[in-house]
Amino acid sequence: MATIRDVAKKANVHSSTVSRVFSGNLSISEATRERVFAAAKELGFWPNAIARSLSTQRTNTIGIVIPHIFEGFFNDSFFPQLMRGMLEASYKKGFRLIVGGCENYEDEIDQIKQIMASSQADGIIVMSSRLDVDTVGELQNHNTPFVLIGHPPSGENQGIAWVDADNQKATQEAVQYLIDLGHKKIAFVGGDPENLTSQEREKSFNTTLDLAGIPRDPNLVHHGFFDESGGFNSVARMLKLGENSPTAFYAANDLMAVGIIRALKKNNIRVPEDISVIGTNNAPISEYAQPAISTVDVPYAKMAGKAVEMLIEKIEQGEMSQTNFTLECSLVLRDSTAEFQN
Amino acid sequence: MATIRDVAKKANVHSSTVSRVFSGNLSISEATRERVFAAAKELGFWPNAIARSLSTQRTNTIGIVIPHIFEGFFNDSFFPQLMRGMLEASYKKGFRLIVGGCENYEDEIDQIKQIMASSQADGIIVMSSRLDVDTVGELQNHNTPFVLIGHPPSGENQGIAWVDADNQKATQEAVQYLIDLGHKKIAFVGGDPENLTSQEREKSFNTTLDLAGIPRDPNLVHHGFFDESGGFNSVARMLKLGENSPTAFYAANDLMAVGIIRALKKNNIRVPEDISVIGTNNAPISEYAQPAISTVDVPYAKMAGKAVEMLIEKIEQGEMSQTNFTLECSLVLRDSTAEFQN
DNA sequence: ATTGACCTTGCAACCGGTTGCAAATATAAT
DNA sequence: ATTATATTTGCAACCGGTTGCAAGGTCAAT
Repeated sequence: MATIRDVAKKANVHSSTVSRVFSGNLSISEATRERVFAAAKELGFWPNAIARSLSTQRTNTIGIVIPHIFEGFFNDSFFPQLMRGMLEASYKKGFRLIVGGCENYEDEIDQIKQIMASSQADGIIVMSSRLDVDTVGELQNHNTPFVLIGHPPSGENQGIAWVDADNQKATQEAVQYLIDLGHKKIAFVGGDPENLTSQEREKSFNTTLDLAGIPRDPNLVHHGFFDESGGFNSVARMLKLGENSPTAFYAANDLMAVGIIRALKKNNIRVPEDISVIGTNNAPISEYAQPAISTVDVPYAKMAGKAVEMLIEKIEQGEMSQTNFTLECSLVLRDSTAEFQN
Repeated sequence: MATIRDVAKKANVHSSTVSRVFSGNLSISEATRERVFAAAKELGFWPNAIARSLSTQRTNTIGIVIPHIFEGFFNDSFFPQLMRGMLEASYKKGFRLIVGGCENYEDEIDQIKQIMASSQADGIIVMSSRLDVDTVGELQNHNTPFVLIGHPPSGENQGIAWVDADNQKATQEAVQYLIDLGHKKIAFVGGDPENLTSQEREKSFNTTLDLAGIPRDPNLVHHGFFDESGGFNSVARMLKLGENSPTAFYAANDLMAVGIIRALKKNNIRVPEDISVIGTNNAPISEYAQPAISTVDVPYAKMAGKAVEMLIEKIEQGEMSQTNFTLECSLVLRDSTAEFQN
């Protein structure tokens, strides 16, 4: 590859002039500019991004770490929508994404730290929904800005930037909707109980019941994998509860809702006539499943886009005009929910 | 951030010694190594990846360009599986992905060239399924290795590395399966006709009919968007054909198959009793749609992983032991296909 | 004590850009 | 023509690592 000095020699100028031409510096005469471009074209020159990054201390890159080990992650809409939002927002600003895999939670944090420490990205999106205060503190010790997708852990949250969906409200709406349909025995099928989003939803689930004067029943709470089997498995246990078994399910994602529906069908229980099911995420499956699944649309693409915009603002302006955003979800009513028939 | 020279000063050694310690160079005494590590730890030092890349001419990064503009892309399984495969394979080798967006075909090529020219990645996965010979030629002029996901365009293919699914065989199996069920009027619902994979499948579709002695009917061929509406729209036209209307559909992806089924249902046509439908990609929806859709499983994750492995082999060893791979697909039979009832 | 082999470390150039400062040149004002 | 000012360009240091070569040191063999 030709370097800036090769071009300089050919165009009879100093390498700094070539640099200025290619970085759009104004103080270059038209004649010189043309001469440099001609030489560059002839040599097939394009500025080396790495060298430029070393010099400017800017990579024009946003980092993200993905748990590639977890297949379910790629079957839900969460990951693809997140990528879409990040890509779109970074593209618009001339940034690219640097994405690394990871095998588990500790590894995720390790990888993030490594990207930060090695200055591979100008900013990082942190998706982990299992962060604790100490870990966030460690991340803050680096000087790479980051934005959380999701809430920061409770505790010292000073200066932590984040974007989250209004899970509390979304869950409340979904559960209230079931309550309004006459349901009283409502099951909560969550994912990883250490997942902060899961926790937030469970909490909101509980308070919504409380407010409606419906007693909480620990038997109606289940935690499983965030996939179809997770939903499926929750049903067997619940159905054993006899007259205390649920008449409606609220699931942490749509794949779980699908699993629940499959399990119910297998037990000759009709959805929604006998039991209502409501999912989360508005994944493509939810629309095409039978029955089409009522669900909560979570604006992942928008959240991720917002997070990237915040990072780039910080990178380019030195600070964010606003450090956190809560985006609204919306209830998508389809055919898996119906009035409680007694 | 502390640099290698800061550490050197603190540990009373030369910066090159620090460099050697951190790059795993053997010729460092245990005592020095420990002294350097101690100093590094104290200063919170981690080698700067950019500086290292500039020096070693290696980024440990694989590039890929994604058309973020096309939403359907993120609802299908193609993209997520591709990412999964790439992430897993690169993670294993200590590589990360650098991914950029693009808005259309020309832009895709531009972005790829830019990544190559600016040395931002050691290798690139090229997904474009609309490549022409000239474009591939241009890519070959750069010295960044690349691997195509999909076949190279016909023409001069010397030295082009690629990984593809055996679309010809997969399509043949799917169509033959329909034929074996007694279907004779089989519709082909493809995506972008400029898409090489689409073309390959259509060709295989045709020759399979030919071999079975079934006359081709141009009315039974439709090209639409790779999404649900693409499938949906194909049906209206086909049903107007009266007694020449199809008794089976072969769709280029599962979202299209879903659209086809929806359109058929809307016309009170039963699937599979009245009309059979077979999709492609084995996306999550295909499993959970009603009826569950028979489809062709295409091993995208495996293909992408293979492509990354090939690239890394080239990057690390200087050449690929094998420059192309064709991976097998498999027919996944579910409930959207049945014997032709006359 | 001397020689040679080997191990460890330092020196300095290099990777390919950027940028503050000063010099050179062009343009305007007097 | 002269001086002041603005524009364009060159110089050289710098970003933070790596690495070939040589020097210094250690140790064993002679």
